[in-house]
Amino acid sequence: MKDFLLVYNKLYNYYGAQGWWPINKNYSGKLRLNYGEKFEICLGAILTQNTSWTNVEKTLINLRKNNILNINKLRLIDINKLAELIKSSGYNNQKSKKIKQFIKFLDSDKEINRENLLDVWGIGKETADSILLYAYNKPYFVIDTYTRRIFSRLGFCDEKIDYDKLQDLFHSGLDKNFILFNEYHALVVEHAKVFCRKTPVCSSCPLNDFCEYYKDNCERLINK
DNA sequence: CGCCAGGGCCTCA
DNA sequence: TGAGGCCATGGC
Repeated sequence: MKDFLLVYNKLYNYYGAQGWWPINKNYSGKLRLNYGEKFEICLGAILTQNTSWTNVEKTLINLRKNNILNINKLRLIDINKLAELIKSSGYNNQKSKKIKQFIKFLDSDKEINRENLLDVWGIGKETADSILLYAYNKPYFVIDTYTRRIFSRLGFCDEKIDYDKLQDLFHSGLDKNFILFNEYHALVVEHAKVFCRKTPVCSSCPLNDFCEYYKDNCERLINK
């Protein structure tokens, strides 16, 4: 039986609390967010699609500097001008359209749930779950390439496992607690950056004592 | 210089 | 329903 809580505890003991969502140190980790803060998290979730957070930060700073980091300004701005302002996040012509589509969704007053979010052009499963978890405190575990990489190496799943299937493993292996999911995903991202990189740094990894990848590829070499 | 970064959509079997 | 192509910038 795979113990998702054990992995969480090991990561938490090693890295400590991460204080996500990491937009702004003044309110990262806050549980009660105002409308503007929630909107900013949604924006970040779209902008960080296949993109490093450092690039997204540049964009958010640029938007704030131009005093348009709010829904009212972004609703009115020309889409091509928006694309220019978010250039540092990459895929800017797609993402400007995604932001416009997302604002149109918010303006429609439909319920903000997973099904409706997935109907919005540009919002897939990870972005939807990030929005639900980090902006709306809903217990959806966020699956990303880091999650697949770490947990397939640990031996919990196949590397190419379907999004919903891996999410189901987390949902059935943990209490459905949004604070836990929030912290856990943040720890996964940190761990993937520090040790479980594409080319992993296994020797001093805090999880290597029960990692299948480590057992198969490292232990023999070290103990020879 | 090449690689990679907290995806998602479209197309084509 | 799954693989492959496409989108784009910046750090290292």
